[in-house]
Amino acid sequence: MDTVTQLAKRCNLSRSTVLYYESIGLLQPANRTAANYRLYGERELRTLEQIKLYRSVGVSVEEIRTILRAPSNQLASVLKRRLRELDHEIEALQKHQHVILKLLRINTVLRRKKAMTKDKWVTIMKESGFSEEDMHRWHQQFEKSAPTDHEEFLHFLNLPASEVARIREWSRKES
Amino acid sequence: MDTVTQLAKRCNLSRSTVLYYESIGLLQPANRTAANYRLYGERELRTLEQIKLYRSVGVSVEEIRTILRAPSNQLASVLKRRLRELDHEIEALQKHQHVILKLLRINTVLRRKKAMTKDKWVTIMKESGFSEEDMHRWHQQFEKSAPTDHEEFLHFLNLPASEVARIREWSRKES
DNA sequence: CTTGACCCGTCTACAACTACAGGGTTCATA
DNA sequence: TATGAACCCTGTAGTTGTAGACGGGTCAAG
Repeated sequence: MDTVTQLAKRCNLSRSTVLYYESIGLLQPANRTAANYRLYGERELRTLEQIKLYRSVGVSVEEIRTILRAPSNQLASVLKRRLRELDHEIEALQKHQHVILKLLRINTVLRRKKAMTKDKWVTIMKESGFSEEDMHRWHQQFEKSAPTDHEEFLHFLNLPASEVARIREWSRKES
Repeated sequence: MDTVTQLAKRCNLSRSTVLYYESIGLLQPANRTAANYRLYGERELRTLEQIKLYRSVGVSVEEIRTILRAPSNQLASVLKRRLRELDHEIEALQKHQHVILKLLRINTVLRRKKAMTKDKWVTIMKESGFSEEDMHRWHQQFEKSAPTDHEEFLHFLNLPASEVARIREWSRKES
């Protein structure tokens, strides 16, 4: 049983947001402690995840309410699964975008120095929560959809030609 | 030279939003007619597209203003191109999501009738601006990442087994 | 029995839109 | 030349989702 802040953290939302959802009747706590603390269980967590999903695809809170009420059938559950899957794919791409944004930001701030190094860039990726595997996928995608830009980017990191070649080779491998 | 509503439509934004961007100093009209109507050219359209891009990756309007001012170098332009590319990919996936949402909606509304037919579904896809080619990609992706769900979905459309097989075959083809 | 880390409800503030309201302009059609 | 639809203008008020502050209660550890 989570308290409100714990639940919020687990879903990457703020306490305020969870309370807001409650105030408009989207998510009630499962029960309360003697001291009136909100308590949430698995069911509530799943509901909140659903709300998050629908929000991310631009469904209004009002509409989410009706969706949550409606019992779902087989077709609906297949579609929902697919919706969630697409959401994950989108999230992955957005992570790539975040890295690029960070690169752009430090680039525009530190633009007098030509110093964009592999180290800095790896640090950024790590900061953005990229694992070794994520990085591989990052390069794979980049190499696949824009090989020349990928090459150019690697050169900007001031890598020796041999390493550029090595990385591109690695990027063309299947994961 | 577009008027404000024309420009907004071209970028899939509301007139209000464009005016809002002007009010906070993000996008000035190129000039005005004698009757004081706003006029926008190619340059403004490109700027608005950029604003849209940055907004879509969650950059605040405040920050966009500084980004738009800053002159960009080579590395930046490679990164921006990549950013835009990822944005297009995300948009494509979101289009898939929109279709699923529509399907979910009409499904929850008309759930007593078992009547989800191929016709209805094709209509929805067309309405969502899917071309023949988009549909192919939709199936491709669905088939690739969740073949059994894809099959199940096709069955829900009450298609004969032969047509299900045909579509799945078609989905496995390279585009 | 205090201290620090939690929780409570309530309230205000904010960004980024969004939707009128009240009035002027353009232009095809009668 | 007038009438109606479809534009445009400025300005203001409302909406949604999120964040934070306030004053106070709760609780486990030392």
